[in-house]
Amino acid sequence: MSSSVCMETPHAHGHTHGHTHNYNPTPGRDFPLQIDSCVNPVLDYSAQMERYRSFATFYKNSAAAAAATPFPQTAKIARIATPLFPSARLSAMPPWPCDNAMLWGRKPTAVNVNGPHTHRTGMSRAEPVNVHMSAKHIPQDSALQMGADNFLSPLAAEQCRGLPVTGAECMNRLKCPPSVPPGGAGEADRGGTFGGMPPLGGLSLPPGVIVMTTLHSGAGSSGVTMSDSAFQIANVAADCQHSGSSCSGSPAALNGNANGSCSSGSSNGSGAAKRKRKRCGICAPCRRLINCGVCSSCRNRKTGHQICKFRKCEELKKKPGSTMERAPSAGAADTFRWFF
DNA sequence: AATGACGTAGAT
DNA sequence: ATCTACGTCATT
Repeated sequence: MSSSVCMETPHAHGHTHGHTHNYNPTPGRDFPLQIDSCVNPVLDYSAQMERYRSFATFYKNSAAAAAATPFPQTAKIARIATPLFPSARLSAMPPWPCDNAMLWGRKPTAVNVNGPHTHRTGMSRAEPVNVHMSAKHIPQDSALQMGADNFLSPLAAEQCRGLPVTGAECMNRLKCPPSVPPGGAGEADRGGTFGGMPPLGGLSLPPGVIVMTTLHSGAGSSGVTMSDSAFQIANVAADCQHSGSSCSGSPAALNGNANGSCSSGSSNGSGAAKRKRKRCGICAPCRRLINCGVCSSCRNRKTGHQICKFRKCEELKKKPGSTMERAPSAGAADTFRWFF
């Protein structure tokens, strides 16, 4: 299978491009391209999208030969997902079983991230999918197309569908060690990682996926730790805000004792109108960026009005009065623990 | 206990 | 106005 080759050199498919890559191929090494692309993801965005499309097209076409598919999971996923995702029938590749609308276009819920987010305006309520690019850099049509032809779908679907798999674990499996030489990761390890995928630095993933993978990356992962840090910083800011904001009507005060640690209690008969608690923003479910798309909450979103079960904040799962009050610094400590 | 449905707070 | 999702209650 030449998937690795295709992944590394999509131009080998023979189609022409109207753009030029900022890329001087180094003999025997394609990695500089990835570094280069990573460094300048926004400027080269259209080029990247073109690459994504070529990948998607390639896999889409390859699916025709699904009999000898190198992705045995594809059929399985298709079987499972088809009733829920009719588009899977069309593309022979199941779409990402997550809320792609949310993933690509919709805005995020207000987590406790009230800190100085760089893209506060651009991202606004959009899921903090891509820390590098604001929403305005993501053409909607392209986004939708990627959603339909998402070449990551089979594995992503499988990984995300596994309920015991936390968001972090799920996304970690999408990582491809930067040290893996291009093309060196063949079919062998495709089960656990995207063997055909270039290292993350290559940005050869949909923009959102890049960040999602790095968000949950371990501290040791090299490459794009900046995005990781950026997100964590946002959380730090958020945590600092609602920890240090005392109890004077700031969002912290609204969090009840689960987060804000200043309320007198859940069942505060103190007459204070019951305020909605907010997601802590730091627990694993909170850090998960995409909806599973298959849980009851996702399926019943219209009537259920509930967040994806796997994104439900751990703190909010607890009864408001059942948790020990979290010291304001504890959250920060947790946050910083991710750094090191 | 789990789930579904609904009202509505909060954000944009 | 619209959207997300928390809180609550009824049902299973």
